[in-house]
Amino acid sequence: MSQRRPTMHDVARAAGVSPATVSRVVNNERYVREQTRALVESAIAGLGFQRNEAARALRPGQTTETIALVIEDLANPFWSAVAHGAEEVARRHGHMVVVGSTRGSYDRERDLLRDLVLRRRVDGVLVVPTAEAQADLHAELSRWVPVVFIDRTPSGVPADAVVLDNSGGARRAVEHLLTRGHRRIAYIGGSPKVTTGARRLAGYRQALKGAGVPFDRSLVRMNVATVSEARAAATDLLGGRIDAIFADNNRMCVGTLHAVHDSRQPVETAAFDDVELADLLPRPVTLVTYDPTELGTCGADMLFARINGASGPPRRTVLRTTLVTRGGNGSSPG
Amino acid sequence: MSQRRPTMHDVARAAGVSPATVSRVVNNERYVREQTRALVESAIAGLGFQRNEAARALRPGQTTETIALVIEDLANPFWSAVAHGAEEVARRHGHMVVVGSTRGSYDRERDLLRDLVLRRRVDGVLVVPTAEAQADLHAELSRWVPVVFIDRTPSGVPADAVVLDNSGGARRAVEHLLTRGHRRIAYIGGSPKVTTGARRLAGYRQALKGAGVPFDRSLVRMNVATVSEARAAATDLLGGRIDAIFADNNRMCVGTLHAVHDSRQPVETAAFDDVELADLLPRPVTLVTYDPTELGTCGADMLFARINGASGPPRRTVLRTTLVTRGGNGSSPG
DNA sequence: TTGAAAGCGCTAACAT
DNA sequence: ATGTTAGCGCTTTCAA
Repeated sequence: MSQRRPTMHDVARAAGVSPATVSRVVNNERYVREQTRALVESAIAGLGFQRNEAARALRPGQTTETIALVIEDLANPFWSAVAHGAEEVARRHGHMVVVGSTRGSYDRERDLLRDLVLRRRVDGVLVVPTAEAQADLHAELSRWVPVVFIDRTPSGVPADAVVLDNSGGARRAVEHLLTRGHRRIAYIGGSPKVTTGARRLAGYRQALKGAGVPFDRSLVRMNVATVSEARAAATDLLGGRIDAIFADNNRMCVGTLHAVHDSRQPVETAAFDDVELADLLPRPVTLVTYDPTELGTCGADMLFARINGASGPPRRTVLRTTLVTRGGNGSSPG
Repeated sequence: MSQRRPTMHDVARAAGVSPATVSRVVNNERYVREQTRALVESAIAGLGFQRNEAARALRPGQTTETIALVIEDLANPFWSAVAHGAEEVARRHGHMVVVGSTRGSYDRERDLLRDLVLRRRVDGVLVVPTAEAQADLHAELSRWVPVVFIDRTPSGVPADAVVLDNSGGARRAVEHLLTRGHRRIAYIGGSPKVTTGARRLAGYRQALKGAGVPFDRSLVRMNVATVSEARAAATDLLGGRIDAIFADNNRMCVGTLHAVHDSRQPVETAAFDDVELADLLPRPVTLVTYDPTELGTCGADMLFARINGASGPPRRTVLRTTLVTRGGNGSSPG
């Protein structure tokens, strides 16, 4: 393992030039005679030289050519789509992506971000803040590198962000359920401290209000985190008298679909996010869809704009959502 | 942005000691008087000092505390589960994970690996090799850092690897279809150059042979890469006379399920990998399941063993698969 | 137990 | 157009 690798000095010696010239060639700078460049390049090829990035990054003002992506859980297809989008954009900018999952823990978010920004000195950060996100941490980090928030925004910090139309999307989904004659519509959601959760719940309430249906606290289950918890919550709700369930996100949706399936009750499901194979289910599911990859690409685009020096006030992009009904009878679309 | 951050020199000055002593404290070395340590630690806290990792990594023999994960496509839930497993293990070892998607392109695999190993000098690499993986590249990289292959192995290179029981899993799935009376069983798969694809096809043929069913080339569709391609291939197959379809992996499976659904023919589906919501489908699907996260954790465990100096011949772990039937009538399991 | 000093591989003035 | 030189921030002998 780890034998000595050729350095610029080795290349310089082999080519009979100075290290500075090698550096110029490697960095494609001007003021290098074509002949010299060729000489150096063949020495580089001959020795198999590859610049040591740690050494380059050490110099002040230099970059690490790396961005960080701190998300909730890489195993959730939703977040991995975001990661994929971010990675594509990063590649186009010649950057690598370091990923870290917070699993919803604020401590982990803090530790990860501190490590990435303060120690490893990434060039920028894409972050999905956890519920308890504190303004201090993000303000501190923003002093060093550009930070772009994805999907959620920490409360009180004006910052670059890409988010969804959460309340609008949820509202339209619930309105759809109301239109179909449902009145007792339950809600299963995650932490109300997460901005997305709060906004989606707000959309739910707006829809009810618009239809003159009183808000019933007993039909709402918050702080549900996993598929199995959602399934349990839905099963519990199905024990009472309900017409439909609106699920906060794709994990809640899967859990709810299982519970409804098991109950064999004619309860309709609607949810935020899309779920694969939903279109093949025997019963219709109404979904608030959008392209999660876009959250990643949009966020990364904003981040690289800042990395490349864009100044100005915080930008906020709101991605539109589309209401679709999948499954039920009929054939499956795209 | 990027103001000057405190260095060890700053800490040393603040604490009235030498930089060497600060280094000793930061690295938790012996030979530091308790009193001095406390002094330095308070200076560190006071200044908010965080060691510059690039500077540390520069010294020979030092590590970057980073591993690379080069996979096919982060957007595929299967691979993101692998990534998640790898990330968990990496965290336990105090390492960050840099991810790169190859999208099945050998050129991208080469570029990514070269960059990560030769330039950024990660401490180790987890890689899912592409089809055309060449022994040279992997041999070259193995000279510098430990490399562990996940899911597939490049042909001809004895190396650490974690793989699945591909032929056994596929064989049992197809045997299951045969037991249920099906004879004309189609096969939809990816590139036969990928070891997993080749092994799964082999398992399919073994099963047919065992049942005395002749192998029919016209029932096999290879080089299918995406969900929509799989759907098209399955639709095409459904135009002929077939009893069942075996799909190579989760992408093929989803495409096939769509096609079968649309055709309204009583054709049964079996597939490698698991798919969420399969258990809620009206028709049964037989799946060769296993825990993809384990591919990541196992691979990372092997990698860190090497990083921490384990020597000896290449190890190869084969993960068992479980045949399950999901969906159809009845209620849904876990 | 602590400090002085050298140097990791690279870049950027500055000089030529 | 090219070379010289002085660090970047850290670790590590070696000496005290």
